[in-house]
Amino acid sequence: MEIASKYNPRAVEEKWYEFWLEKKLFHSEPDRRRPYTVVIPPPNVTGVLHMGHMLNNTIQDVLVRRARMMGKNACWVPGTDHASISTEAKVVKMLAERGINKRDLSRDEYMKYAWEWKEKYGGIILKQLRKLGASCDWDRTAFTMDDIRYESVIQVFVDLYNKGLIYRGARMVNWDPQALTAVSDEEVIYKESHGKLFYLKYFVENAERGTENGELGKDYIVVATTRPETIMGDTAVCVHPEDERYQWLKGKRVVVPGVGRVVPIIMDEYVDREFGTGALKITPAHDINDYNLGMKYSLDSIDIFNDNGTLNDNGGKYAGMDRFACRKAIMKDLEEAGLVEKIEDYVNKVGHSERTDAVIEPKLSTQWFVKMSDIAKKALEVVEDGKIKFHPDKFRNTYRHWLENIKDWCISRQLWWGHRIPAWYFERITESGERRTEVVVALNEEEARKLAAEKYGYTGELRQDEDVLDTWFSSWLWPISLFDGIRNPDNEEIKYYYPTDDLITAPDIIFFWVARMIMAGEEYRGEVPFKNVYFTGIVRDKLGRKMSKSLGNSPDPIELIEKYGADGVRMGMLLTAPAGNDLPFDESICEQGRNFANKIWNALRLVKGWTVETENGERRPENEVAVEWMEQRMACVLEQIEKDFDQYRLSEALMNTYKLVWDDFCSWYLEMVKPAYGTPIDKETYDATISIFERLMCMLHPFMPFVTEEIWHLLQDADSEAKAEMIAQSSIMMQRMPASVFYDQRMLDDCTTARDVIAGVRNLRNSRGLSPKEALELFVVCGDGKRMNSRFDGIVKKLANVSDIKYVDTKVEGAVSFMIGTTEFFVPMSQNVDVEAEKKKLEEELRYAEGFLASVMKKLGNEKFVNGAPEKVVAVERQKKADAEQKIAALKAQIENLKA
RNA sequence: GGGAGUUUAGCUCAGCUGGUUCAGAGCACUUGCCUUACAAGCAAGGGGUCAUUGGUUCGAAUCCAAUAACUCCCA
Repeated sequence: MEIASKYNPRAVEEKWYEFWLEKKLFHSEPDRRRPYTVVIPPPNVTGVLHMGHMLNNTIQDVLVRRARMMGKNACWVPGTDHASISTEAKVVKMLAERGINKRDLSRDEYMKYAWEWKEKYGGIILKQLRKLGASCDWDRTAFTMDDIRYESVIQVFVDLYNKGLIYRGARMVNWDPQALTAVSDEEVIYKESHGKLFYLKYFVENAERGTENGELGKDYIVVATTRPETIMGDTAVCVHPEDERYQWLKGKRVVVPGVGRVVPIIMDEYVDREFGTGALKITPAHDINDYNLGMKYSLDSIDIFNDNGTLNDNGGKYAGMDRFACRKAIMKDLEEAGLVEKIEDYVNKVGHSERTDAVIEPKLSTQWFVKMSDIAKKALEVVEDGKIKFHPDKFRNTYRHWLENIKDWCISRQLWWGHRIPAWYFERITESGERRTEVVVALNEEEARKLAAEKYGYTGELRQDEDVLDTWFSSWLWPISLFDGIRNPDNEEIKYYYPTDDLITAPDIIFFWVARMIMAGEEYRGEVPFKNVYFTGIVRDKLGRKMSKSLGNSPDPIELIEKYGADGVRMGMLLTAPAGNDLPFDESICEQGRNFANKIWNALRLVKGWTVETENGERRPENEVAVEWMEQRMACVLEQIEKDFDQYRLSEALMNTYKLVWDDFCSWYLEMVKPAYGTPIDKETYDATISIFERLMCMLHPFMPFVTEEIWHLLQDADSEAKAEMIAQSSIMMQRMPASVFYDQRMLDDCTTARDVIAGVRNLRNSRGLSPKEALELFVVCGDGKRMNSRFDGIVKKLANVSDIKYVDTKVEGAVSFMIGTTEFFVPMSQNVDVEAEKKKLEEELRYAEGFLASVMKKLGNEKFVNGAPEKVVAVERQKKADAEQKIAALKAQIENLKA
């Protein structure tokens, strides 16, 4: 059998992914098995795969593949969300390339283009996930705006409205002047920015300028602001009621500089006396705090901005100017007018839109909100009482803090791409003769018409709300709507797959998405949407910076896969990614994964290169021991791995599997059973080896799906055409995951000792420059009736190239020695021993042992310890003392021996 | 400004309710090897005052307090 010495992932990965798809191995239908359900955090339909997705989806795939092999009916549902703001940007760009302006299009025309864009370019990311090996049930691929999901969203909106949980109101919202829409509080990112603090003079009404030396406190007040352009909207100046400096202003009015409007001085404890001059200008239309003060003191609210961030007619001579250009222009004018006291450098946090990065403009507008207080309470409970577990647990704190301080959720967006709000308006004259705008909320226009007629006796034209819903208002239903559980709450699928099992997501969407899904789950299923939430870390570059397109510090995942193989990249990601820890990603860690795949590949080459005895050959005793030990070892590590998975410690599980395969199987087991060159291996040992190898591949498969599938197939011995065909049709995915069984710890310990002895002999050779080819003799001195278990003698001889092992009672002259525990080992040397070097080594060891003994004696000499500590602990110290004493005696004797 | 978290080997991290080889793992490093599976490898080896200070205790990486540095979330 000719097998290349290097594993080549490329061809292998493509072949098997096709095979899995063709055999529909990822597909799930409800049946009698236990379900295991994961829903993908729907990536943005405009998105391309980045390292965060790689990490996230690798983890999902590991869990799903494992569950599948454990006999569960695993279902991983993929899909994308419609990402209203991002898609809007893409579509507008596409239109621009065709010379079309969005403004010239009707809503319907625009939507046609948007769908065209989505069909053509959207969802690339799902194709990319296949390269990673993601075992999603692609037949179930969903989109937040497909029919089922669209209708579910509308139905939920109507339902919540009818329950009084959705309302429409005028509020200060975060306005994105670039996307021309409101965004929610969670979509605003505060960034530190270097700006200026402008000190402006507000003269007291009718004051004579310049008199009294223009001294502060006499005829004007200085107000500090970071946003001088908003003075056009000033309707008051506020100071602290107890501020000594401003008592004289009580009841006075001041003139807004450059504007000429006269506004009152108000006094409120809200003002921070330390900030600026302690006097605050109040612009109720453009600042949330000012807005609240405006409400409190019934101030006018003057909106000075257009939706796109330019000044409107209230901006006077600055009308039409952009807000930032206006800032400069106003300051120039004010300075010329002598109304500026000073300008200081100032660092503050400025809100930016998460989507467009535009500076957010607080804006008073009418929007739709979801009332959060009740819904939040339930969502908090299920996490607090452990119905939903967070991994790592620390995110519960973050979650609690947010829910306890929650504000209502602004869900309307002034866009076209999305779920159009099912609210219809009309005008009518009330009985008292008043003209009013009424709103009805219904599933569709027909229902709305009925409702308008029933409620108001209105039968005329209706006008649907122009806005769409926040994208998260559709993704919060994701675990339910994927199984059509909103429209058909009793259907078989939702009953079978819901609640889902594990949710894997990044911590930055804990509020956006995780919390809201929990709310929706409670509201619409009366049940949690998932049992566990695994928060991944954030992928950073070597320097600890977040990976981002603008920094260009993110490797292209697809290129990585081409370079290292999907298995290699998966392993690289997982190795450095304990739950919730950020992972500083360095491409080179993928090498470790690639090397590992190659290592397994070569183990296969070795095993398949053996000739197997056809006759019932004699089974070598050391092979029997080796097989038994490897079985015990696997059972032991399996137990550990199962624990790791229970605690969602995936990187630990992988590392344990890695060490089992590389160290225990390749470095130890295979070396133990490997026949001498040119000689065959007995059939029994060969079969056992294949069986072990197969099971190791099963254990590794969730982490490295491709190479394990390839090897699993190559391991099968097809002795007939029928069997070959059967194997060809089969997959490692259909195998059962090995489970831990009882194991003999003593045997494992004995082997560890044997391994230490082998390492001892090898070290001895190494440090003295002896060839591994030269066979040595080994003498074991067992004091106090202690004996090394001789079961492993054959293995020690083979792996340490020892010709004979003799158990003796006394020291061996002219030999070098080493100790394992309290057992002494002697190896006679053919050449002369360097007495001085040996002595030095022994003396060093002796010093260490004596130091160790001293520390033990100190403990035992302490009466409080002997009396206070548990008996077991004291006994251990006594044993340590005895062992140390024995070791010291042995070392001393050896040193004496050398001198002689 | 409020809250949460982190600090253990050159790097990335384990270390559960204080007590056995409790100072660990992987990578990196050093030395020797192209030994008929693998140099993407084999064998052996070196490496840490567990951030600092103080406290509790017979005993502290582990518990408590303060300090410092860093990270994240919220306003």
